[in-house]
Amino acid sequence: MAEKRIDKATITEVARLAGVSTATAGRVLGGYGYASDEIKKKVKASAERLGYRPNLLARGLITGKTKTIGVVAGDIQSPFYSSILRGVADVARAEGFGVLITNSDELLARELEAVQLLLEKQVDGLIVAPCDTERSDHLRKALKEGCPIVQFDRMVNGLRADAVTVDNRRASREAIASLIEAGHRRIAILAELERWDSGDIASFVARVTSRSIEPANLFPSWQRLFGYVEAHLAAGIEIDRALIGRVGAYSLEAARLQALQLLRLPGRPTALFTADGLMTAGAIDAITSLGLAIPDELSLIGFDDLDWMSFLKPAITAVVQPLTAMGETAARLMLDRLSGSESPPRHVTLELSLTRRGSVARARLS
Amino acid sequence: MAEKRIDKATITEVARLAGVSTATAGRVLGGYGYASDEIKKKVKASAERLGYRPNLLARGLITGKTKTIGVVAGDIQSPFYSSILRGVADVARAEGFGVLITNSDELLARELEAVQLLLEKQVDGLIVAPCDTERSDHLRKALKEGCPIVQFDRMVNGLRADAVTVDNRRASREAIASLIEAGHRRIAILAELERWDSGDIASFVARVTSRSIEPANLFPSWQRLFGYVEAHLAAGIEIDRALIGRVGAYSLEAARLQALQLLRLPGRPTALFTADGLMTAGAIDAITSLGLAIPDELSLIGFDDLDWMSFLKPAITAVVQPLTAMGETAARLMLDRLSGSESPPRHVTLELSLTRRGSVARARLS
DNA sequence: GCATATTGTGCGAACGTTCTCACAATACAA
DNA sequence: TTGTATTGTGAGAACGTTCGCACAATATGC
Repeated sequence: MAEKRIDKATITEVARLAGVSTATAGRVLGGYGYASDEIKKKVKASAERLGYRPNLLARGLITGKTKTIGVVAGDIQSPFYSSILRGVADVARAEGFGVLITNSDELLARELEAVQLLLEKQVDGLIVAPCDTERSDHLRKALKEGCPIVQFDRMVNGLRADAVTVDNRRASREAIASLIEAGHRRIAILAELERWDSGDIASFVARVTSRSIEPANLFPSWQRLFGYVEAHLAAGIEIDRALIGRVGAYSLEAARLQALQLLRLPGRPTALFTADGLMTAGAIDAITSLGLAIPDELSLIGFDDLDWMSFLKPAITAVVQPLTAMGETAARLMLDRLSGSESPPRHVTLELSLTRRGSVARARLS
Repeated sequence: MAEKRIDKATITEVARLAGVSTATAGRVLGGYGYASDEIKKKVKASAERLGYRPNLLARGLITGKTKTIGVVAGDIQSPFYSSILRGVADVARAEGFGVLITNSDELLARELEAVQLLLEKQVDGLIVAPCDTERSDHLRKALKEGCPIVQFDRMVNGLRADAVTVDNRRASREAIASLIEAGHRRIAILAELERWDSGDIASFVARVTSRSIEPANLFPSWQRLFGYVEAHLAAGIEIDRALIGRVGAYSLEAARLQALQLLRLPGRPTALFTADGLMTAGAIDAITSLGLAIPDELSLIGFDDLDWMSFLKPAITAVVQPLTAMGETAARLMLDRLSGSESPPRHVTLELSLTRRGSVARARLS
């Protein structure tokens, strides 16, 4: 015959039932002070009987710690963010933390709003994929208010906060190098390449060439283009700007159209490097509709490894990002901060690996 | 010259600076009572100057409302849950609610733990994909404590709580019917079909045939099998149990193996119905490795529409689930409850649509 | 003119915890 | 014995809000 308490029991009621003070009951229930075994038993029994459930709000109010981490992702619906989120959630759960999520859709205004909500909810820390690597007053302010931040995927310029990223530039350089080694000379790249304030593609290429650009605060797709350029430079291959497909938006359709344009070029590229999963999808769509054979007529390497890439025929050679590991790392960095670490900002760069499947062939002699 | 307050300002400090009582400051900042325009202006200015940020913990403690919804998903990493989550998050955000997420991995113990955490964090409501449609004391208890619940994807037997599901049975029946209409007689089904306590596939089929089973509380894959059986019944086609591929686990590899087995059957089926996205992926993998041509040698309809299905060659005919809509609906049901609705439990069933692409052909005359 | 709303303000008590003390009782060392 | 830890307990004040109330001033109804 279970009690049918419709209201929740508080520590005070448990204490009364057990015949001790609220302070004592609090100590045993919260596990933070002395209590004799006898009293412990009595309090626990009372708590059990009343169906006591601690109120973490009240605890948080007084301790100043909510054991909650706020996450600002771009779009949890995407495999990219959802995998990262999973990593964060796993580590958080193991440590008894909750995870509060928000989507920015890569819009600064949304990010602002999200950060504000999370801060008002008194999260202990913020894990953010910042959507602007320059304008970040809100993040600095959060930091100043004592709320630690861990960035992932990209890094705000000069923000003194931990970060987890991936070695985009190097992975891209190596992927391109492997295509070059396979004899390809006309290699196209299909990439998002939104938001770069300092000019057009030509000037970006020029600045990479003259080594007058710092890649750390670039958005991933730009870093991947950076590696693309470097690989060409290293091999002494001149860059044909027509082969750089700047999608300029993050949608399947835009990617498809840009891919179509690249593949219809007079001197069609013999290889294509797609700088992210969505770009790969758009490219495949275009390639299919054009009836091009992979890898005979076109070699393909994609950034991001999505499930379907391994059972497509042929399977697609891809750069795989350790997404859940990225989330786990971010969460660990955060938990480390929360347990008091005062070390200077740490930047973890995860390595990427190229999974060779069947979408790359040697270029035919021209 | 921004203030460099390292501590957070409270309503008390704002009140002091503005020269009013905390009650008055609270009223203007919280927007819940009278205040003259003059005072409003003064308080807002002070708040601005001190960088005041409301503490939602304190507010929640006193109002008993945290404006936070807890979500228990199976695995946010999967496209299924992440899309639903996105829908929930969107609606929640629009109404100023936060979303606290947890993963159950479809394990009851995990779900228990998750629900407990969320309840302790005092969420206003719980949106859950229950992993057991029978054992649900934790959910009933939550309900009794006044925490509303919205279930999605499946429904606990006899739980007086709102629910959003999808018309699995009908969509499946119609998909199968369309295959039958295309002349197929040997149609295989590849489905998860875990957890059903009441016997094996044969007895399930028998009970569907004798109409002695209530589909409402079945897990989706069983409901889809239900529709499969019904469609056969309606067309007067006898069911060959060998064509029912029970994967029994939720993994790509298990699906692939079971698909392989189905497709190697002596009298190979001429059509395959995969009961969910992962099953479809496993099937495609198997079909590819067997070198079977779709749709000429095998017609295929899959439940769930994943991005890659539209650019595979041929594109795959699929039953599309309105996932974000499901999340949005769940959130709306919840918000409705939270704004006081006392109506009896509502059950929203979303309709599914079959997107016909290129993976179905007429069966060749046998 | 008076009764009654409506608007505006402040005091102090909640909310359910943990924290800081004060104080006992016991243990152990010198 | 005395002193000093260590262990155990309770009273009461925090934490940062909102809420109930008291009260004043002004507006509205007739």
